[in-house]
Amino acid sequence: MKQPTICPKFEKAITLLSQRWNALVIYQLLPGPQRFSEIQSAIGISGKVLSDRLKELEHQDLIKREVIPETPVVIEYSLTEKGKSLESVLKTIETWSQEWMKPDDEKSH
Amino acid sequence: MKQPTICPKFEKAITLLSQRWNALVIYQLLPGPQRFSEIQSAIGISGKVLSDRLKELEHQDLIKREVIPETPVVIEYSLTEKGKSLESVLKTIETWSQEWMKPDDEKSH
DNA sequence: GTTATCACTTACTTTATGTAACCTAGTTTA
DNA sequence: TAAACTAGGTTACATAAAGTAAGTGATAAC
Repeated sequence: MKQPTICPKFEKAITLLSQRWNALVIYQLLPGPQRFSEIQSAIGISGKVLSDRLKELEHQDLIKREVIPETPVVIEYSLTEKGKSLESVLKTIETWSQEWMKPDDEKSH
Repeated sequence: MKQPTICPKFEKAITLLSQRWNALVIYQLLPGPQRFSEIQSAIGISGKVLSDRLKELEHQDLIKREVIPETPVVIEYSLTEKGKSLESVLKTIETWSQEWMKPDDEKSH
């Protein structure tokens, strides 16, 4: 029902980046490792969905989860090489947004 | 409930690109104008959601809708300058995907 | 021993997306 | 002339994804 016009790798990348929160989570981790609650409050995602996303992104080898056996135990999320490599994409989006987006002060359309 | 750590323009761009189908619709229009049913069958989106997306993207001045008074009437969607400027973003994603994604032959995780 | 925090999970609600049938206008087919 | 077809949608209904809020288990502070 859908001819394979689009490159599967590209489509997979688009699916990844089009999934809500994924790009923001990666973006948030660019400066360095962060903990669950830091990510959560920084981007305003619900705990439930963040939990899902972190698992999925870990599964896709974009981030890694590290349990640091301090006392109390600390859990840190950080980008893998693959995750870090998305910086180029995010920077391009950032550049584009500076050029073309107006901040929506006008909440009422 | 969310400190304004993230640039609003960037966040708006991310919201745009994170909305399902938006990137693919723009991508599909990069080579030139297309009609409703062409876009629909090319990317496998439902008519309902495509209708929504086209309106929204038009409202955001990324695409334009043109009624061509042939017989029968033809409706063409094409990118505006702002829409075309997203090519840089999409190309970066494409490049990234070629380097880092493996096509998911392994549908069973 | 009550209260608090972190990193979640679970149950439930709301929103987004998908499916399929229908609509309007023009067009061809019989 | 009527039935059927096409393009570009819209509407009603079903399912999937996301949000909300409360709960859990481990540890620690008061």
